Amino acid sequence: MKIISFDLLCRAQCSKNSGGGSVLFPDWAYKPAWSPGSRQVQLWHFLLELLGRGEGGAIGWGGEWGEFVIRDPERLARLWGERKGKPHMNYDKLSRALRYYYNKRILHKTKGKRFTYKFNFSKLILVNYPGYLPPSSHQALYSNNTVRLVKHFY
DNA sequence: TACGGAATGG
DNA sequence: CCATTCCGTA
Repeated sequence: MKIISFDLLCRAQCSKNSGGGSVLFPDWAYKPAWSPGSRQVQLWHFLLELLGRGEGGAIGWGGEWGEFVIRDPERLARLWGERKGKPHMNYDKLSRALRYYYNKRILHKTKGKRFTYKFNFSKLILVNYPGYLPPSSHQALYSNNTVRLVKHFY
């Protein structure tokens, strides 16, 4: 394992913390810059949005980097349902969507910890940028860097 | 609670 | 493609 540091754009909304440790995540992790506002919000975008603004009750960051705990599964499902216009959304269905993320390597389950999942931030780069993205390209895409983010890669 | 197949839809 | 819905299984 090596440690790489990136200079990345990160707005105020995504620099909030929840509870103990401060957790930063970059905009590229949930906002593909090349598709402005057209396509529908994805579940993991939504989760990062709630986590980023420290929504509090329904979902919060866990102990490890990228780990999060769903504190109120049915409330989270209700919020997600409201966003998508699906009034009958529940945790059973939301969690099925989360499980589809396992194969895509966007998420994985933290086994043994109830309602606890973990973002594969190192893999989200590949999701947002099909093909390889060298670290220097970050600087090209996000010129006005404000945050230094130290991330662990395998 | 958690998993993943199958059918379906936008 | 990305869920949504439903459900059998562990």
